[in-house]
Amino acid sequence: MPTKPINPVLNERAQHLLRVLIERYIREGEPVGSRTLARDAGMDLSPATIRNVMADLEDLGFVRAPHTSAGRMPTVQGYRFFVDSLLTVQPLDGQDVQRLRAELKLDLEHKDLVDRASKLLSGITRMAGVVTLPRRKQSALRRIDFLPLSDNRVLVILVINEREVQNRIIYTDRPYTPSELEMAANFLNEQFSGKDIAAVRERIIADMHQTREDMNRMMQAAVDMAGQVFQAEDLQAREDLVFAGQTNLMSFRELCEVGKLRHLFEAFNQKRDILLLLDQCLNAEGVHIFIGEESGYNALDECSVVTAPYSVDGRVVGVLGVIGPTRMAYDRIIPIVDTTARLLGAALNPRE
Amino acid sequence: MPTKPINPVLNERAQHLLRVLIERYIREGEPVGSRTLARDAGMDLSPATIRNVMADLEDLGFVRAPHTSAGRMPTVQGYRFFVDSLLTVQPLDGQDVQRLRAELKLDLEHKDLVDRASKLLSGITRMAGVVTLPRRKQSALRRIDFLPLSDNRVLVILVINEREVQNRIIYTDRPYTPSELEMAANFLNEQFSGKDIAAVRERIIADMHQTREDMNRMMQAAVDMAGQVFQAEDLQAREDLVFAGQTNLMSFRELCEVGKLRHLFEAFNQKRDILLLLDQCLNAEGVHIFIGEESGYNALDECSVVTAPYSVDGRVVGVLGVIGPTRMAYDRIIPIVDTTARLLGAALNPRE
DNA sequence: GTCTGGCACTCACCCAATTCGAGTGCCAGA
DNA sequence: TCTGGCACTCGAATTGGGTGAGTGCCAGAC
Repeated sequence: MPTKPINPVLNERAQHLLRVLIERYIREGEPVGSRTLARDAGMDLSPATIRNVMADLEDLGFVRAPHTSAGRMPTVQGYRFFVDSLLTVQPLDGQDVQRLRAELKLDLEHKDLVDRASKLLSGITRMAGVVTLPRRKQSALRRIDFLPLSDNRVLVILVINEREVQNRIIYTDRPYTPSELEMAANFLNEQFSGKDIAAVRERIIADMHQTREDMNRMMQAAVDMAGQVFQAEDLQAREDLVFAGQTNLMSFRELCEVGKLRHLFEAFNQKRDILLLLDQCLNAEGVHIFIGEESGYNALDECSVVTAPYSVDGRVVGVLGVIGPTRMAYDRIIPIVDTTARLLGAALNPRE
Repeated sequence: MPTKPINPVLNERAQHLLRVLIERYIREGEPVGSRTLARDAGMDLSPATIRNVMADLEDLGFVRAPHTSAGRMPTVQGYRFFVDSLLTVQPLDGQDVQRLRAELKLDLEHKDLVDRASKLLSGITRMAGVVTLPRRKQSALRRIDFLPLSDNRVLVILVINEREVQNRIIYTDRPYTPSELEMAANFLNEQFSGKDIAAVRERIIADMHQTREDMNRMMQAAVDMAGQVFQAEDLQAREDLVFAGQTNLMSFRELCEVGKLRHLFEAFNQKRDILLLLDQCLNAEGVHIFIGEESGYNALDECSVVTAPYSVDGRVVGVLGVIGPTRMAYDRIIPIVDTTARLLGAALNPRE
């Protein structure tokens, strides 16, 4: 192992200076000048020397000066390099770990856990937290029930997997008696209980189009009703996000312009873009970070998103993350996101 | 009917001027000076005269000048008087009515209708819309079902009224077989189906404390399980709000200071205060308006809230409204809120 | 070649002075 | 009771000087 892998264009000294600069900028939020940096860096260099290095870093696109006579601040590429090569993450604060453990202990409702995780992320980081709902590993139909309402309407209750109950109302062409409905339900339960939803759906649709000689009237009715139920797309794992602490973002000076805020909050409301972004991290190993425009969504131009997938039973089922200004304390945020993902996964772990 | 009721302290002319002033201020958003008002009022009065009247209106607290040499703008009391006595509401725009009718037609899911109503309110008014979920008139237990899970856990499915399905998981002291659970469910259904939830709850709790000589084991188990289910408070009509278009509020110059916005959005997130506010209108007849500080919540100091209760079957079940800056076009907003409330009520009307 | 001190220059920011204009209050007279 | 006139007020915009932080560049030292 002769030489350690260093970005060829950046020597040790430049890297160190970049690192000190970014750390200071993240702390103070103001462009860092050569004199300050000379003092901070602890390298016994004069400001003039620092200026030369800065000029190089600027040429390489790692820092920029907001105007002629201001200090330098990191660019997106600067942050990127910092995060990839220079960062040493802080160990997670003990109190925070305790808090996470305490609130993310095994609990019953998935939705509730996700809510909490999201609130914890935002609470601990003082930024916005976001968590995707866990997708089901597989959706086995556990049971189907029919309940007659008035006016040829029937309430259908589906139990999927262990915990999830869905219900919908369908219209029938004639009124059915409770016992007819019970028979239909029994028929369907016998046929499909334990099967995967997608498979059930296919079967049902096939059955509906098939010749029906071999079915009696009850079976036909059952299949028709099931057809109505399973046509709806939202039976498929409908994806969704839970946010928390969006308002925290209003405190950051770099975001507090109304126009930007508006964009950002509209993105939160629509959810779609954020969801797509998080989905990109489903297959990533561990923490993934989008800095500024890297996300590809204008609304997030001034923001960074730190994400981590979470898994149940070794299978990734969702992603969580933190959204904050580009200038965030990555060294503190990363382990928070990482740990939260781990603990959420553990809490969701099925003991069923 | 000799004299029409006029606020004694304000003569016809002053009223007219106040009205013109407020109308203009609402349109333009800037303090109105005497010269402008003289031109606008169409009364052939000189600015000097107007000034005298303005001085009176200021003494009475209806208008105020932000500084010595600025025009006048309405105070909360000014708006109040305007809304109560001077306002002539606009007929609702035809397109808007159509849109409301089209989207609020009879539909199945309450939640869905409420979502739509909220989006419509915000979409048409370009402000924030809010709708409380309809409370159930009464909560009749329609059916209860038990489904065994692993580890002594049982999934309980409750059907309440016609459309609503709730589910929760309870822990039992020993595993039950499906048939045991079925018997327990049958027992409970026989006893309680059709009864009001609150009544059921009372009965169950009474049964649990009572001597159990006359119950067999199955009945005891059933009552115990039901006890667990009905203890949860959220079986009671849990109240909730649906917002839409909050981000619209970011466009208004009077709200676009970050601190205020933050307060406002935090209030939206907590929901509680807004809910309490809307609840005050449950018993009000028709449209009710809170102007500025009248709401009693700091977060809403710069906002007005226009609300209307909506009813199903002649019974008020919820409230909806629009939240916007104090300086809003009340004449346009009021009929929108009013009509939306009526149409939402109609759409929710049970045909069951 | 690398580092450093020196120097001229730039630019944001602050402060004070100035002007401008819209609007007011008050008063005397119709 | 209304009006025109007049002095006055105040915010907003403009200008200009001063300050300080910081830069780029260059020539000389190591």
